[in-house]
Amino acid sequence: MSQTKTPPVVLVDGSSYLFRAFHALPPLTTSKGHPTGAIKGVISMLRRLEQDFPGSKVVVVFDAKGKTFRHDLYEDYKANRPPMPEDLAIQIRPIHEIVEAMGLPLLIIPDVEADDVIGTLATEATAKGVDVVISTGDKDMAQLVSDHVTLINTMTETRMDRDGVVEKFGIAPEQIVDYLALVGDTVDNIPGVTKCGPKTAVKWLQQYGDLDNLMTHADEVKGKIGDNLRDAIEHLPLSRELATIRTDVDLHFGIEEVSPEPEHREQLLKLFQEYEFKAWIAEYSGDGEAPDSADDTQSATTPEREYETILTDEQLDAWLEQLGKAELFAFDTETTSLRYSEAEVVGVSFAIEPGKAAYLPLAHDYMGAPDQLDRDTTLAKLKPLLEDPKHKKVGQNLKYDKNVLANHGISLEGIAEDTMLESYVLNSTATRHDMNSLALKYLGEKTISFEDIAGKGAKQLTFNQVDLEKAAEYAAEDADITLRLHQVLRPQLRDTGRLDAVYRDIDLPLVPVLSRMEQRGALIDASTLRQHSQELAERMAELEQEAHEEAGESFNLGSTKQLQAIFYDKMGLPVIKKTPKGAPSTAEPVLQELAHEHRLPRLILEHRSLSKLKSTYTDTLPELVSPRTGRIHTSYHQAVTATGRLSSSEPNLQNIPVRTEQGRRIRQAFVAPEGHKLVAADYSQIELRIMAHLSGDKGLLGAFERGEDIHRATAAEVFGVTVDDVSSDQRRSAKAINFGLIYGMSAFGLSRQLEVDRKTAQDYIDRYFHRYPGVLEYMDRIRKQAHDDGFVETLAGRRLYLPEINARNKQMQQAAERTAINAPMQGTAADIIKRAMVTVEDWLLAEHADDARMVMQVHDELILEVRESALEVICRGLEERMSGAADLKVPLLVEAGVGDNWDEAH
DNA sequence: AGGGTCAG
DNA sequence: CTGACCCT
Repeated sequence: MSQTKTPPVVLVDGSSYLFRAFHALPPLTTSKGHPTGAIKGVISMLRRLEQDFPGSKVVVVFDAKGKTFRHDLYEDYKANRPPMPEDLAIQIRPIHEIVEAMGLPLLIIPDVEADDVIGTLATEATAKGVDVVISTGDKDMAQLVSDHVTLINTMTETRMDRDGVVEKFGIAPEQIVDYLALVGDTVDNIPGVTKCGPKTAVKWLQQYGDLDNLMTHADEVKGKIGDNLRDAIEHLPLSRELATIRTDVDLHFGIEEVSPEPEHREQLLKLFQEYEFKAWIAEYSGDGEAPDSADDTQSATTPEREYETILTDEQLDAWLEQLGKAELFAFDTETTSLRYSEAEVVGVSFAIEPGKAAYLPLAHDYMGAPDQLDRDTTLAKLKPLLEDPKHKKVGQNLKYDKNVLANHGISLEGIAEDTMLESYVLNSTATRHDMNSLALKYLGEKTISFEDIAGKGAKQLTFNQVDLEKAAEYAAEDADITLRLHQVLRPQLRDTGRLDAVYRDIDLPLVPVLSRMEQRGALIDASTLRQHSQELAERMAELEQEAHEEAGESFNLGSTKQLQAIFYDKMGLPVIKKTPKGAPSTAEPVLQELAHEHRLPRLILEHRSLSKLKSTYTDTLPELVSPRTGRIHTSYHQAVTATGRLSSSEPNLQNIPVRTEQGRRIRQAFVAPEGHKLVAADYSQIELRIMAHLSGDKGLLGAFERGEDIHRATAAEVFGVTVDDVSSDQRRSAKAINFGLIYGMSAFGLSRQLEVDRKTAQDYIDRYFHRYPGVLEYMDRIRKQAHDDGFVETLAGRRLYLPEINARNKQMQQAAERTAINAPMQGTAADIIKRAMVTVEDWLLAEHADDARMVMQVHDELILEVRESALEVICRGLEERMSGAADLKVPLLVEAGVGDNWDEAH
């Protein structure tokens, strides 16, 4: 190492490492599939440099996009470079972000290649008596080496000073440019001397000293290679110029003005989490307020774990006392089943500070299980704490815990924080929001999985059969991790736009509302459904027999593979569409088309639709009736969709058929109990109204204010007729246009929907935007915002990140653009109905606990069971509260219907 | 555009 | 896991 007083300046050739890291390292990706190998390679290289050169200024230089002066000198410069792989291109921006968060100066100078920036800064620094280390993977840089400039290849851990250059190349640094000109470079498309490789070039330079002298004595070189040299003489000066790294670029700043900043720890942590660099997450997480001067890196790592298993009354009392005093504690239940409606508590766990947690086992009942505290008496002892809203709890999906505790007569209150919702609001699509994923992403920790302790497959144990010691470790960890997750997520939520308000005012208050809806369940008429199943089975048998006769052979009507064989191989029907894998499609629209000419597709279609109804609804719904309550209890998922909507499963109550008569018979099986009616209240055209509000388009606002039939009004504008003259066909087209707008439609999509050609569809769209220019402006604005910010927002500030919006792949980019258009509208509608649900529930509980209860939500619709005597007042109050859930520039119209069953209520 | 479920 | 089909 050279002996100098001041530490050297380190100039990093970022671009050269980018390519090397990308090709040398395994193709690492995040759990979401974002490639990260190059990011990790480049960043770990920088971190190593920072360590290896303590006190040094580390400057990171990247090539800018676009042409440089070398392209002006020689138009074919770099013409042979293949385009940058997509997987590499999308790693560049993250690297820049991380470098900036590390506080390192990042230089990307337009029109100047990184080499020339480095050459210029190196020359300036050495002139001022400061030594320079250039970190690069590119051997061309050897030309810059001098007594005060050395190269280091951080990936191979090799350093090269003047002697090193001579040793490696056989020539001095000053001769490197001439050497490069002679050898040429195929990738950069720099022509050299044909057949002249490194050996010849070095031989010549050793003999003649430099390129000029060699060219004057070109006649002396013998043989074919001599001819090649003479042929090349004309272009060699150009090649030399191209190979020469500039040391005199006017950068408009000096090396002294380039200075590092302190690292932004929070930003760094966030980026490491985003790209899932576990070790670095662990290094930077800790308590979040870690001092910048972390001499001791241990201070920022995982806390010491101190887990206790509570088996005695003394232990329990000690914990209860601590929990009673805690400002906030983490809480988790372990149960016999994932289905809340039949789950019983097996144990509960708590954490009061990171690393300090306890498991209270109550019902482990395998052979030889240790004695535990009695479940019922212990739960009774916990009840006051759990039911007191002043004792604040944080949990992971506390709705589940609340439901399970309800099975034991405990009403969990004080749901102050929920890490699943924190993560969801922070970024709905970055991760799955289960605890294991969150621990990995935000804490960099791999947690014990349920399978680890309970096994998998048929031999999987239920929690009460799990060995108590293992269970205690697992359960206490859950509480501990939950608390630590909250400490990491809370500041991020506060620091990001209006996300904290979305979390605190919309999603969190909804938890108890959904919990109660789930617990109430919905009433269905199971015997009618069973009867319906019978009828469907009979009709399906008929269809099956007819289809077999038609096909001339027996086959499985449900098998697309067999259908393909019969339609396309045996009958030779035309292939209208293919599946993504290239097989001929048998999708509904295709069969619809084929049905014009043939009987078989018609039969298949009917059979399919009946079979779907039977298997999904008429057979399944009766089986899901809880023996305990006689009702069906769905699960609403609050952290699944990208846009902020809820989803529903087991059963999915949000896709009960409505379109066909057969389908509506299923809705008819959703009934009101004795003395009650079902009330179904839905927001009319909520997404279009939101579009009117967000865009502020005069025409659209006016139509809604006047209470017009919006599709009819659209048709009148687009087709240039009066509202009264709109034909039913025109209205149908206008409806499709309006839907298309909400979905961020393309002319292609609309043409397919309306079965018109692309040009006609484009014409409709043009006419629409001409008539509603505010909408066009709004869509352009949103698209631009999405590109600039990488996310879009709902009215309340809920964000949807769109990492693919700047993808190279045009298809992916366009899909992201459509989502950008759709998400603010769909998401705002979701925010509004969530708010409405909280308001309605509060009102009903306070004033009409015996008259009405909310039982279902279907995106823009709420379904209530209402006592017949209270119908009038409930309908009025419900409409009022739903309409009032948002203050838009247009009225929010709510239409409520009443009936004995769900179908009738529409 | 966003979901869940079923059969194969 | 995919294709098909149910919903807003």
